Amino acid sequence: MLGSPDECARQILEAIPLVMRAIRHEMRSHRGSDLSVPKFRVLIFLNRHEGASLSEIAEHLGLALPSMSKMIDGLVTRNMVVRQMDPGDRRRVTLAPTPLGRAAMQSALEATAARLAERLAALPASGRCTIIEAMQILASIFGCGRDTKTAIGK
Amino acid sequence: MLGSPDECARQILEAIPLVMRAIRHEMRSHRGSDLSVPKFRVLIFLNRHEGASLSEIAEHLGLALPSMSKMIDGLVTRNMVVRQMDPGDRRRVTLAPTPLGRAAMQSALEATAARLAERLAALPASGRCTIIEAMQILASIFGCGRDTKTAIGK
DNA sequence: TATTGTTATACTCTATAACTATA
DNA sequence: TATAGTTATAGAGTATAACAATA
Repeated sequence: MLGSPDECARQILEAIPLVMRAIRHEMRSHRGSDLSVPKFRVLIFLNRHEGASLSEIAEHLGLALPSMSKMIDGLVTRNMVVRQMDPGDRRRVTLAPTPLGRAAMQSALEATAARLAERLAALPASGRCTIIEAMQILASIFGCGRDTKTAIGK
Repeated sequence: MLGSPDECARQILEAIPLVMRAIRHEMRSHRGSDLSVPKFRVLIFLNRHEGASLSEIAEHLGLALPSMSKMIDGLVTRNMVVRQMDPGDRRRVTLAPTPLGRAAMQSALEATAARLAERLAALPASGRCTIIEAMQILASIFGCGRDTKTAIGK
């Protein structure tokens, strides 16, 4: 059945790992601002949501709190993020990118996007529009409404 | 400039890691044959290239030899792959999936696809068609004509 | 000497459990 | 008691360097 959820799932399993591998490869080969994909995504989020709390970032990226805390440690050590106590609720931590963090993100973003764009340029514009639309749909169902945690259960 | 290669690249960078994380989660939460994505890919490759050497697998999956060696250790320990000396060239190791390995691969494929399909069922059919179309385009430009393409999609 | 793998070592990413500090 | 984060610990995945065995 065309367009069935199962068919769609199989197509995703076929294609996504390939694209992910290409992304990691591009980012690793871009020496100069050696950001991992997850750190990169943290910086992107903080760039648009300055002052976000640890929980908010963890929620957005779908990571457990301790994992995120440790990742932030690494970014703070490298002077890419600043941690600050929220005066209104002293349990909360507010996070923001430093100028260095923003620069590293921009640099990684541009280098990686440029490499990907090179490949995408071979497509007709309609193909790229289809991809953009699909990415937005996927982000909406795999990014938000994280019931993954409860689904894992444990 | 909607639909530009650059815009498209940025959307990909935003969405693909989210989907990849969901795939990993679902594979791990499928207790019984909890295969990581890389191990899953090794089994898929061996399923179609029985008797391949370590170097050949490492080459196809884009991993360093020691990484692959260690990963094969894990699969051998779990009785999913057999290592054998090549009598013709005793430096070489030939690898093949066991029946258990093949079964685990099938099972992981089906379970993961089913979980993804559950989420995708919430979309309108038109959204799923858009995703399918996008996945096919992405596989064609990021696939390099390699293994996962035909293997996973079966 | 060149090739094929393995061992040793280290770092990143991620998770769960136990804890601290604040509300 | 409930919430926000951190520390402790563990395990997978990956890399490089050094090594062993075979050609």
